[in-house]
Amino acid sequence: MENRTNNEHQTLTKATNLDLPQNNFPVTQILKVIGGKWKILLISAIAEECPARFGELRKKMDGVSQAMLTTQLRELERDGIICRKAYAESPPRVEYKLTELGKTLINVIGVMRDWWQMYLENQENQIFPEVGFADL
Amino acid sequence: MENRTNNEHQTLTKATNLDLPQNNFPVTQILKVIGGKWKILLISAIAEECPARFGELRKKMDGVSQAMLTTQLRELERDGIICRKAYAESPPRVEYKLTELGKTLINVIGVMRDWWQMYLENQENQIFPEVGFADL
DNA sequence: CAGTATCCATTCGGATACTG
DNA sequence: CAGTATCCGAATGGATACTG
Repeated sequence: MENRTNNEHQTLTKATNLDLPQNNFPVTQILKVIGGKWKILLISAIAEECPARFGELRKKMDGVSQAMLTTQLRELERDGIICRKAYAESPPRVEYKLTELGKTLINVIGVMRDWWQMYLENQENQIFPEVGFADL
Repeated sequence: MENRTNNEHQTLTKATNLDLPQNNFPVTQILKVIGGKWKILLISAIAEECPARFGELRKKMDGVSQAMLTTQLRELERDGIICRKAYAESPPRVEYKLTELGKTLINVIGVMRDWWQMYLENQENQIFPEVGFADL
């Protein structure tokens, strides 16, 4: 995610909408860091088992391709959430850890997970009963 | 997003991966509810001004097309986050409000926003200094 | 083992035109 | 005013083959 705030005058054939004001809202931005399909899963997995190896992560994700896993890990590394250390051995070994910054995400993910749990329970038990518009 | 938990035997020409286990992780699911490009923005906007009208929301989003706005609002409604009331007037008027369930999202969004703020400050001031892998 | 490179399918976001 | 219908390009996700 390069800085794209100063290229309003880019010469692309079609406006790419990258510079529209709404793209600067925090909520839009944070989803670029943690919004990848596997990223929150990866962060959680690395938090659980730290350091984590590439192969272990792949098994835990169960379904992700090598290419996707590499892409997502590289983006997390670029954004300062995880760090990567490759050992020059044979066979090669690569370990991933959360950075201090990355560790602060655990709480955020926990809040999201808790909300989802509540959401599911509400679907079953109607903690928040359905109410008409006028009652809200 | 219809209920797709019971269609493992769907007859699509190619497996759609909708039923893979990882799709049942909470973190993957919650992003389906709040992960749309405009959804968190919409929730925040409706929370600020409640009820909110379609036209007002469109102005605030500044850049979203009518079609997208409608889609996102419909999905939020379907997922129980907002409710919609259309007044049979001319010209027509439609108002949106957060449901009680939707209001519980405000805190979640706040946590995400706070984290992003911290993330930006860290990029500028290095609250969390860069450290080597061995130090983590 | 832990990747890259390449290609393909699907999904998402958006532009435009039309409507009650 | 607040939509719906249709079409399209971009972005995302994934399968497969190859590599140090």
